[in-house]
Amino acid sequence: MRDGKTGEQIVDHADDLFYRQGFEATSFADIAAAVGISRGNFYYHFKTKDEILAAVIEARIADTQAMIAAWETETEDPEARIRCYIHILLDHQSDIMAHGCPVGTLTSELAKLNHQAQGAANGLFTQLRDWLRLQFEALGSGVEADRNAMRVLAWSQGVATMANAYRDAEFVQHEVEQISAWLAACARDSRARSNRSKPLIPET
Amino acid sequence: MRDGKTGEQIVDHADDLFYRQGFEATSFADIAAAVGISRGNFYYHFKTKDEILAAVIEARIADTQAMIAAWETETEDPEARIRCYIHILLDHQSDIMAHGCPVGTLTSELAKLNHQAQGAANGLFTQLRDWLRLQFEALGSGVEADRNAMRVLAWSQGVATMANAYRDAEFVQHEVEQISAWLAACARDSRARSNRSKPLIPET
DNA sequence: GTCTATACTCCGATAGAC
DNA sequence: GTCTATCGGAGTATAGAC
Repeated sequence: MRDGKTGEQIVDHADDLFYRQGFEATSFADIAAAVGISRGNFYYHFKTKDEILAAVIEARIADTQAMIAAWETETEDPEARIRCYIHILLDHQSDIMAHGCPVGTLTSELAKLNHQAQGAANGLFTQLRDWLRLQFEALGSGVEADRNAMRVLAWSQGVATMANAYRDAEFVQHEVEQISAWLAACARDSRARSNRSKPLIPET
Repeated sequence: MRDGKTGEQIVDHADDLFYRQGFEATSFADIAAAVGISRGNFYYHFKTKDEILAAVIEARIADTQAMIAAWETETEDPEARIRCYIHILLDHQSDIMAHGCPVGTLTSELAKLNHQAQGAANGLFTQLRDWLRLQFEALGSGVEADRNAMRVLAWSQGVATMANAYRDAEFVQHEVEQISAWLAACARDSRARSNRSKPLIPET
């Protein structure tokens, strides 16, 4: 598996290359060249290419967890937290226009390869889905919370796909505004529903 | 290039395999086995793999054109026509859950491979984008027509990506209803705008 | 038009010296 | 822990018989 500096460098560069070139199109030679080691040395750290993929997915899950933790530190307002997620589209705009969403393109590729790591890669979506659902619940979306979480994921995925195809920064900017507006409307509706129900369910 | 029955069969099977397995993961041996010819025979019809890809994209563009023509025959109502596009998500639901959107996954893969056929593959998006824009213009979306067309493309792409990851038919069903509802609201807004402007711009 | 045979390259993976 | 050397297999592509 991993051990220390070289192992971490392999995962870091593999992560980057899998994102930019795709998993299958990236060879051991590519990664070895990027890290600056020989192909033989490689197998001291990882026995198979699939093991590297597993390590990359694990690393991405840890990175995502750290990103989520940072958002939670930044604000306690669920609407603002969801906006943090949406703003990835702007923060990583040039990468997304060049290579798409790292999660969406990986899960798509693994689905076509019918790869065993599909479940692990889907975990990256589930991680975000669960966290977004919690935020929508805090926002008062109730039973719609998971559906709203999926909506945000799907919308951002769609924007990433089209941004990748057309490399259109203005389109990304506009869609981010639209998602934010939809989110604000969601929050408004939730507040309205909660105000209507209060007289019927008096607090104890 | 192509010539008659065998050539067409190669394109048909390559189209199918590129969709189900991806372009790079599909070898000549795969296509030859599917068609039932030897690998050698192959090169009589196509000189390179890229030539097959070009023929596949060309065939898909023709197929899309035929699909659009069928929608136009079906109804003259722009809202109903756009709904025809949206309903691809239901008509091809099982394929999309298994392999994603044929257009989105191809353009994503070619972007990662930095393949020369990227532009041709994007033509598949542009074909739909232009037609959707025309429908939104007929619906009265005005300067928003292209943005609405992109919205529909992005939304459906996002639904396809998430449906592929989670294989969730209920999610697809629900999102199709949501897109249809948004479309109906679009049409309503356009009519309202046009009614408001009529007193100000009397017809001659 | 279709076949077999084969050249050549690259890949993932292994063995073993240092 | 890192290296060189190499194996076996698959890939694209070609040559030439039928």
